Amino acid sequence: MDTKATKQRILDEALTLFSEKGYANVFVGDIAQRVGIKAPSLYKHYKSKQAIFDAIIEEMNNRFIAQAGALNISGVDAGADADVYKNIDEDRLVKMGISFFEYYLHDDYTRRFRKMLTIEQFHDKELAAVYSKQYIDDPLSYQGMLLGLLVAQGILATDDIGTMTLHFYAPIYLLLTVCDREPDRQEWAEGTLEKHIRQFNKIYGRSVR
Amino acid sequence: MDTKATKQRILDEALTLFSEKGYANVFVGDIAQRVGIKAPSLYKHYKSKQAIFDAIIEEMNNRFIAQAGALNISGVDAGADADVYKNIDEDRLVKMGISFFEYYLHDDYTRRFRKMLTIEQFHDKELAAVYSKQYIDDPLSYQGMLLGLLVAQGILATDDIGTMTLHFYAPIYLLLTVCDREPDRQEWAEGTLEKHIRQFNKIYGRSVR
DNA sequence: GTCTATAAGAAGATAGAC
DNA sequence: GTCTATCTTCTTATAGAC
Repeated sequence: MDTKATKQRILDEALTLFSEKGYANVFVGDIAQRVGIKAPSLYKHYKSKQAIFDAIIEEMNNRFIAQAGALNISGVDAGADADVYKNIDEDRLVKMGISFFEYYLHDDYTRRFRKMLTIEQFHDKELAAVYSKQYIDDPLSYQGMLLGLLVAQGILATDDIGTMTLHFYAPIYLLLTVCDREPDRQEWAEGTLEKHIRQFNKIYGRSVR
Repeated sequence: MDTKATKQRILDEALTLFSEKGYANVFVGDIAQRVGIKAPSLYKHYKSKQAIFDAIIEEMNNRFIAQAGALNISGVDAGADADVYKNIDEDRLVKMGISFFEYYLHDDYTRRFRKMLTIEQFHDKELAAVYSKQYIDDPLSYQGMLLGLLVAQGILATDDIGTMTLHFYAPIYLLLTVCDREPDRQEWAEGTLEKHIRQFNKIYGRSVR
């Protein structure tokens, strides 16, 4: 097995363990065992347990940047994306909400990273900031941009896009945290989600003030 | 210092530490130091570190039960509370949402316990269930009952009280988690909360289907 | 790069004096 | 009930052979 693959597998297995038990409850030996090597060998790839954690954070940061690029949130040039959403209608909005939820729920790397951050968010301010950016502020900002386009097209109506976006995203966020904690409730969450989005459409599909 | 007071102080200091660092990162010596005794003395009060954690969970359970009693969710007899909310109006609903938020945010014991559970929620199914019950299902159930009364009085209108309640509570929940993580954003959260509830009133104060 | 052996230090918990 | 001293075990990390 070549170096690069082992180095990546260490990150992968460490993330799995960190996301289930938290950093302090995972021992270097546990990670090594899952990779199929002994603990001391692991130190040829990373100089410490903390370095493994830091590498995970850095890798996720790179993925976030790549993802943002793919979603075209590259700049302040939100208007440039207008064409993409020109033909959106209510059914598409429902699909958008559901697919956003499903992606966040089922993408394994994303899910494990989110659970790890949930456990470690109070450890220091930097991790707290990463959590809020990824799971609160960026989703609100991005979805606010999309919903804003629907308002501009007269599909939705409101005089406060920020609050409307909160009404759209907060239930999604709540249901996501439930599924992370209790996977058995996924079916319940999906049903609840769909009812939420349909009611959201009903509400904001009419003129509000 | 008498036994009872010391025993209680151990729980209190342990909860503070667990809520900041998580169970695994808190050492018995840390707890003892804050109580003002040495680690071995602590074992006269609790037989292990785990026993301290369990005692915290049990104490909070008792508080929850007492609180539920105070809030009159004792039985299925929701209608009996109708009189209390007979004169509720929109302004009172706003106040209710804000005061609910402020209570959950500022009550020190509640806040520390919630943060501890946030860190430990993935440790086992029992803790996951406690979290979901306390911060998801019970609030939705209780607030659903209250909002249902407002619907019955014609103050609010909807054909899906469950989803309406989710629209009311999910933003409160999201803002609460932000404040737990980043206390500096409390002012932002309070402003966002008020805008949320006022818009909620505007939306559901009209007939929705 | 992987191994075995081992150092170095924590951390939970107990023994027994006061 | 509190202390000091100590035990035991676990965990990170290094040394050095292959």
